[in-house]
Amino acid sequence: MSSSSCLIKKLSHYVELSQHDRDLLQDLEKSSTAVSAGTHLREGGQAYDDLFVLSEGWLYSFTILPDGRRQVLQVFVPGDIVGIYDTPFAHATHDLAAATDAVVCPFPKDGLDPIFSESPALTGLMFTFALIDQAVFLDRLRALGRMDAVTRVGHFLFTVISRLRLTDHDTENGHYFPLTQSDVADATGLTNVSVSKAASVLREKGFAKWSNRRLTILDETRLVEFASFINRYENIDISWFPQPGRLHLGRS
Amino acid sequence: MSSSSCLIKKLSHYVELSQHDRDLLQDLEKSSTAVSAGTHLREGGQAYDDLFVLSEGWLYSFTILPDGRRQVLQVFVPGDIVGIYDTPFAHATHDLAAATDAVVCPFPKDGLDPIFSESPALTGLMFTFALIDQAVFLDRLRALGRMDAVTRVGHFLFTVISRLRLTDHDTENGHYFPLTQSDVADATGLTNVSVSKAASVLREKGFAKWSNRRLTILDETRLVEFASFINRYENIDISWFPQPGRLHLGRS
DNA sequence: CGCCTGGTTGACACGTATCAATAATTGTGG
DNA sequence: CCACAATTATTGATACGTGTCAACCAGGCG
Repeated sequence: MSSSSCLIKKLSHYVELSQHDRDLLQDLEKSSTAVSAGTHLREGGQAYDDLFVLSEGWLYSFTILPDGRRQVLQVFVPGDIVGIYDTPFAHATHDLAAATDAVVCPFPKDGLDPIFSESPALTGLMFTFALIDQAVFLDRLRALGRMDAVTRVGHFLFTVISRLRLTDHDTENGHYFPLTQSDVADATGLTNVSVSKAASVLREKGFAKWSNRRLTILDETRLVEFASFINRYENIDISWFPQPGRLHLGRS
Repeated sequence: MSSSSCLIKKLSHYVELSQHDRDLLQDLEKSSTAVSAGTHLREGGQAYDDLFVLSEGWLYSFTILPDGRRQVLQVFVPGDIVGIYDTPFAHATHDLAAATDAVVCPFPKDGLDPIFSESPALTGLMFTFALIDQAVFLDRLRALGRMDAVTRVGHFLFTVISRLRLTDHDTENGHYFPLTQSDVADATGLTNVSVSKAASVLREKGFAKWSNRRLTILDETRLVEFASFINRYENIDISWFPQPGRLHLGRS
């Protein structure tokens, strides 16, 4: 069942993919490897070999500072392609670790070539998601620069949820959310203690409930307002998008 | 003289451009408009029309928070293409203002089409610079999340200098650096007061001298170490790069 | 059942914000 | 070219939010 691939689900969010597009994507997930929680998958500054599709579980990229503290940069959830943003660099830009047990599908650096050469639609989608991610990073930069602890945590939780919704429909019970409070602290530039206190405030205010690896947004409207959150996955302009016979990244 | 274009200088940094490539780039700067310091060029959330090449002067993108404070997100210097990262969005993602008097060269959204369809080299370069910028944003995220005031300011100053060096060769007198301490404060998530104090520390330590709109790096080795700065413009892997007859983003 | 990881809570320390007064620099009009 | 105004930078006193440290609690797994 190709519809079980989270990558295909994610990329189907904005446009209807052709069967050929689906086949191309399916090819990326031909081989798979299981990794257990805590595995250090890649080290920043070192050579890296394959990219991979994250098929199950969560990963995160991070760096360690000279004093040993950690900054979490990006959280990867099923359907994400990991390592694609390192392509122009000679070495991996960041460390990478598994937040949970996970299944990854490695493919060589040039594994994307068929996609670029055969599918304008997928090429455009890759480009689009890269720029969406960039906007999300800038929103997080804003949050770290100018927001207080409670707002930062609220903003970050929503950032992750908005990404999850591409592949995972919201349920009454909220989402599976396996990050620890220390993980969130390292993503938001806080400490586990502050995150704990921020989480209680969010609960008291009725914005969100987060416990036992489950996160539920209780009052989305007010939380979005509170954290001045912008969902960068919405309001995507499809009109510039490569149509069959238009923009095309391929071999000449 | 096409060699006077900062955009061409910037893009020539990694590969030798053909005359055709230079012509394509030159076309982007056909028309130009002067804007004066402080002009608010674009508002986040509003529709935007043209992209432009920044030909002279400095701009910055920013957002205003609900309490009125400002977060500066990106600094644009001559040679940068402004607005290219908004292409997939229906509205401008951020506000944009002129830090100095500037000259911008507007072109319509589809003005890049000839570049994508006719020059694999330029297409690859655009992609490369987008991912370099992304790495720089993540390094700044790390700095805002986990570094103290002095380190943050040192890191940010170096971030801008490393970009300037693509078009501007270092001189004994350092670089023209027109940002105010309030601008740097809003970029680093600090206040003008903290930036002032951080600047004195950097001067005392002999790392950098910054006054009267000039910035000079005095001890680069030690400053890079101190701020754990990584120059993302270095160590670019050209090998994957579109060769004539290889990877090609064009009209089929 | 008991260990181990993760979460909660409170007391105190520390770095940066805030406020305010002054100095230096840049820009402007006579 | 000078004089004045406006902007920008410096410096010090105090306030406040988050870090740090530490003790305790809860849940999951062997």
